[in-house]
Amino acid sequence: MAQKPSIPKGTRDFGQLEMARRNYIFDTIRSVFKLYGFQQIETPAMENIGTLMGKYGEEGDKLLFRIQNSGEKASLAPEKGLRYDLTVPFARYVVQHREELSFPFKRFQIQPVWRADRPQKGRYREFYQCDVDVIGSDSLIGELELIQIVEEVYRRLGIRVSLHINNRKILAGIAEVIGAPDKMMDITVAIDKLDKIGLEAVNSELRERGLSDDAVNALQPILKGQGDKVQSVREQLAELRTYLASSEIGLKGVEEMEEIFNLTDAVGLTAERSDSGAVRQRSGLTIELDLCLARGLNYYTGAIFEVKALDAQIGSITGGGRYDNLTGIFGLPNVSGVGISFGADRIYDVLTELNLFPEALQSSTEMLFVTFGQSELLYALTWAKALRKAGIAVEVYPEPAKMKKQMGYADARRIPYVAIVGGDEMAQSKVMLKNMATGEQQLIALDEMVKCLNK
RNA sequence: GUGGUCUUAGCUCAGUUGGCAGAGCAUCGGAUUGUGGUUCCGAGUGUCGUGGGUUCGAGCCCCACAUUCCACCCCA
Repeated sequence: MAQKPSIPKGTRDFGQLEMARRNYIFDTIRSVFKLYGFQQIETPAMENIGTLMGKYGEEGDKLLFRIQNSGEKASLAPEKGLRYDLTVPFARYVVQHREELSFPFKRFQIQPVWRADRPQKGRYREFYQCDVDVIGSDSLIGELELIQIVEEVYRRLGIRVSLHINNRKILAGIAEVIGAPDKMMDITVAIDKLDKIGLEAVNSELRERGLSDDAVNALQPILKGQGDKVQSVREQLAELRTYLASSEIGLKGVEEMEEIFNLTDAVGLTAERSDSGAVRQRSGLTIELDLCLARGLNYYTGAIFEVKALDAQIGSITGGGRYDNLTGIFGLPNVSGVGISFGADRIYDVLTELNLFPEALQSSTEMLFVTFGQSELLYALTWAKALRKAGIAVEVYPEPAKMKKQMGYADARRIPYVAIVGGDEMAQSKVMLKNMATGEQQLIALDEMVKCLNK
């Protein structure tokens, strides 16, 4: 009995058009990464399970795909798993290869990752991430370059975005100031939902998560300030400095943010609140200090980033941050890094929704040979060889089928030129070159054709 | 992991109270044995997601599973 073919939940096939479009995204991102001196690496799809476990919090462990060795009893704990992101394998890589690397090490990595999540739109079990990280330097130039990369990538792709930026040290400071230093995670998870569920719901969630009424009250200035977006970033930071006066770590966070904004100012990426349209027109990027931005991953310690498309509702399309000690768990302490990850699959969905893919992506073949018989076919093959040697992508229709059929193929593939080969043309050592867009055709010799198609 | 939703031709989808399985597009053939994208004529295709159940009879009702999408949770 023939079984109906299918693929696992949350995975996808990519057809010819999709791959042309996906490669457009990957190529754009890759070329920007290279422009900033990042170098590409790859790591295996699977890691030892111990490398992955405990790196992504409780929730993350549940979402890990585990690999059952063949012949292994189902009751045994699996010893390998599919990678969940590219950052942890990168940390492993850095520790393992530290003697071969010179720091700061700037690498990028474009590979699929797997999560046993429940799929929905823009959310898959297998998806690609495009990571850039610089590791082995505390300098906030790292943060700056990542912001510049974000601006450049999305400008090239034509997507208007806002970059939300926050700092884990500020969040820790806030937790300290309101007298709940051990509740930072609970606070961030709750206030992350402010936009979505509103002030009241956030406050009640904070109480459910064990915050005292005093603590919730003390938090209100932060939440209210986030609600009415009228301040400039500088005003926001000045207020935070006062609010966090008693928290050393909080003030450190404010200082970092000020430095980052000084740097973005210096390179012409002015930071403003998103409601001021002025910045957008100049750089295409709005940078917003968003105190509600939490980001799930536990390992961030400084700046955290998230990028959202302004004209599409699909959630975050890029995210990342600074991690001071990611390599510590693999035995290499005190190495600081900062990185971000572009979500290629979501960028694809945004470009589709906004109709921003370039038209010309689909056709790669420049010319098709159309023939009337076996000897014409062989004649076309010798021409094809010569044209390919000259760097021109050509195809020969593999059988002397009906004109209509062969021309229809050229049409469906959007091949711009067709060369018709019949007895008359062969007798003159020429072919009939037809421009499919205009319908014009001319009898032409090989060397002329090379010039014509190479122009 | 919790609750809900979708699945019918290659694609997008109709399908009435349970009574012979439908359209458009695409494909293929012809009008045109050397000229495509536009025209005209003709043709084909279905284990109705999978497996059970109820019924004289199920695309339609019931159960299980898979899948899609959605809300939680979390996240690219």
